[in-house]
Amino acid sequence: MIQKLLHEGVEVETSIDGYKAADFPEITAEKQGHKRPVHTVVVTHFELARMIERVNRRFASLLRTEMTKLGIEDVGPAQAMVLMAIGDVELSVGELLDRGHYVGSNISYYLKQLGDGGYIDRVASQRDKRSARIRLTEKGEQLCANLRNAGGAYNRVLARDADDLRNLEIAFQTLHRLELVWGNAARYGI
Amino acid sequence: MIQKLLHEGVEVETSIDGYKAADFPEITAEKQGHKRPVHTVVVTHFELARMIERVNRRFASLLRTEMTKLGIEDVGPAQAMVLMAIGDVELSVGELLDRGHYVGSNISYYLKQLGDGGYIDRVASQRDKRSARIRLTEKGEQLCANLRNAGGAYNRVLARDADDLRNLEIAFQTLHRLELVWGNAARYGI
DNA sequence: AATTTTACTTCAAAAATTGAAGTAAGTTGC
DNA sequence: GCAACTTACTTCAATTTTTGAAGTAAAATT
Repeated sequence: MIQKLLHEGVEVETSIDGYKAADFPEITAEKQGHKRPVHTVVVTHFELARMIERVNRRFASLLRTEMTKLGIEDVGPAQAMVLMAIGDVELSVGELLDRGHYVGSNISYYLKQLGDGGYIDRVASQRDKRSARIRLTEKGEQLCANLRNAGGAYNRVLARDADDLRNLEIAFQTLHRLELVWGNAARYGI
Repeated sequence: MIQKLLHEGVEVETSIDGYKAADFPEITAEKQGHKRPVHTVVVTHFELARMIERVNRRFASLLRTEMTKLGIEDVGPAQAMVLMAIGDVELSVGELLDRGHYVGSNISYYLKQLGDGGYIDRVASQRDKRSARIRLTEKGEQLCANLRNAGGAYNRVLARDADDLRNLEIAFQTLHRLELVWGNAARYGI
């Protein structure tokens, strides 16, 4: 019965991309117990990717206007994201690369601007003088704090109740899974 | 009890961004019944945004390599996403703008390249000669089909069982919610 | 018929991203 | 202990992507 529903879900209208039932073979083959109502829509990885692209665009422009409101002119939203990625810890460029899946030269470029703007400090580690240790300056922390503060309004709207929270967390974990799958695929092939 | 847990969740270690309990006031105030285990982590909208940025980056590079494999040299991943956004329907530029939250001049630029590459056809609508109707050519459809085909492997990995599917769907819907909230905020203020 | 609005396009500039090459510090093998 | 290799970045020169202002032509409005 559940398999039936799932299988029929494959033909449903909400999908834009189109996909084959054969792409989800385990679903029709497996038996499982469920506690929750069943979806009639199957989401493909392309639909998700397009959604992610859109949402990312939206957030970037939101961040841009938020920063304009704050009077930040010397760095853009991408640099602000780097700042948020650094957070309140001290780390090396390499660790930062991992945190955001950036490309090295890209981060170097951002860090230069952030350094010039006085948002970060860089100290060469004395253990390994190749490795630059990065941390936010007062100014950098202030910007992060302001952005987080502005973000509070969104958290209140997005996380109204425990259900919302659960969904946000599932979304987060699912995106993390995408991150791993897509990342591994890029490195080792699927 | 649940409120306790949620409230304590606010202080939990997984969070990178840091945030205040006051940003989630309804949670501590409301009583609700639950069928599922409770999370100990609260996801902020910034953490999600950073995750989305990372995942987006990963997907773009995946798409790039996939296209290289297919021998596509004349257009990039961004253009391919536009192609996927068009899908198998005929639509106007305006409709396409809505589909991807693009900026007009941006889409114009992409459509020009896609047109030059022979991936799309554009016909002026005879109802309204300002409005260009866009649709994929044979070549465009072929590229989409190839990409979807390559994507099948990811769908199989990502959607192994009904639980996966449900999570993918929740992620999709949650992202859609983010899209709306962030989009409205950008237009009307929060 | 004049004005305004819509639906795009064009262009120039800026921002973001990539990739190849470089540098300096560590590490390893002999 | 020193040559060769690796690591941890940076620099630079493209390329790609995105923006924003200005333009055009068709439709709608007044």
